[in-house]
Amino acid sequence: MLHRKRQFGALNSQDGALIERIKRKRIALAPGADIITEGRRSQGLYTVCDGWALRYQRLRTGSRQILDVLLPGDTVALASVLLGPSRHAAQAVTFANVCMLNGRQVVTLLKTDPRFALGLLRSRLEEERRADARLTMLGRMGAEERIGYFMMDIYERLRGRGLASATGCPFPLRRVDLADAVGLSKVHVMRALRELRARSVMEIKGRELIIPDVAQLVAFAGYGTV
Amino acid sequence: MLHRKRQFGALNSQDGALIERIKRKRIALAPGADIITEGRRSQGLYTVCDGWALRYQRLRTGSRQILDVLLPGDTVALASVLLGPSRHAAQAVTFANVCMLNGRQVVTLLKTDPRFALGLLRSRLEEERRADARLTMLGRMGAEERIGYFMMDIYERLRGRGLASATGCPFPLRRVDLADAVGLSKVHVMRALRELRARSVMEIKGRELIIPDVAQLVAFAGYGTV
DNA sequence: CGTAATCTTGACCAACGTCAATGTTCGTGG
DNA sequence: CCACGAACATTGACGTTGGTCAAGATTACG
Repeated sequence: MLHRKRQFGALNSQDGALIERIKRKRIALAPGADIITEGRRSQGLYTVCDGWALRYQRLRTGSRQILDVLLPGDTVALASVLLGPSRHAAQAVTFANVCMLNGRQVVTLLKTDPRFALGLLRSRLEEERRADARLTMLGRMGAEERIGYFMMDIYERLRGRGLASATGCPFPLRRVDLADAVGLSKVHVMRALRELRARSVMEIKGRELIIPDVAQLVAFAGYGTV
Repeated sequence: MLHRKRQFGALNSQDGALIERIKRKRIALAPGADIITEGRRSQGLYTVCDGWALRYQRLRTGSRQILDVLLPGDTVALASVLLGPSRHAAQAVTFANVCMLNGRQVVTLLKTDPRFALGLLRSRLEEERRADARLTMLGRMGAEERIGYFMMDIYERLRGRGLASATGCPFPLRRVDLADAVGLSKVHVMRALRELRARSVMEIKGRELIIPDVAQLVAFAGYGTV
């Protein structure tokens, strides 16, 4: 599978590498279950096998900023493995299975296998690009554009992994999650969604995202052009 | 020098490594000069030696989001070297000197020297933490807090490099730059600055940032607590 | 010394947040 | 299968924050 290889590239043996020998643990999670906790060092490096998870921070005021949505194939907690106590939390949104690679062994492998290190570096740099785009979205876009952009990002990532159809994808996040991701209040998210639906740009129905015309949403949100 | 070593760690020979042999080019820049351009592949990996630079994106609407401030010791354009055409631009704010490492040679070294790759990975992960914090700041903080946080981030980074005093540091950015960094309009930045000065939390005077009481600013902006 | 860039402010307007009430969905126990 | 409660979704009314416009003051620099 091509995208599977690209997606998991960093964590797969390209040609029978040592990574196969790292100790793994498969963990099943219920919605709301923690993967990593703010302030605690992570036991290892996690990969989401299926289901959705969130990476987020909580402020003194109690409000929450969702830093990223973790989809199947995404990894989390590398920073904590290499740098110490995590600055963010991560928890499952849906029922999910994650795979844990032993932290110490990951570090050892990083020190000896440049291919592994380079793979992880590449995937971090791709994430960095997405993070830059999110920053721009929060700093410089209006409510409807933000939501449109956020949705396109998720849709495209799912599509690259064969988890989306031509006109939509699953969308298990709640309105509050969406609000905390795009930096708006829940009520204002509602207003924006209503407007987006009225203009038939996109719509959330049940736990599904519906995009009648992907090109239109891309244009609307400036996706890819940022 | 301890922090110098930590700062430049990724790009320094820890024990006589191969990096010394990479071709370097020293480049002097005037304010406003481009380091990298959006859409173009970078020639190499840049390190700021002295002076300030900005990493930013421009939107269709013409507005600009500053993604990060590059201070002496920071590197830029690794993503472009490894992944292709840059998604952001970077340009000097002050007169600056940057050092360029040949891109192809950096890639080669990455493939052969795990220590080098791991060093860069670590520094990317530290940047990731700062990026997370910036996202939270844009998504969930009010104007004055944002500015306070932004200033503390710069102040602390400069201090770690011996470039700040106990009560302040240089601050060559314009009001517009500040606005584009924290996601506000220039006028509103003015309002917030006036308020911050009135409460004697911080003040910009000339091209200097003055922080009468660092602990107070830290508390005010929730710096470190996010 | 003059011009352009930057800074600063007031007045007004739009976007977004908060509060509160009502409807809807979904899981659970009977 | 139904009843019920809890969590979630939706909307209106209203308050606050931040954006826009425009004008005058200040600074930087040739």
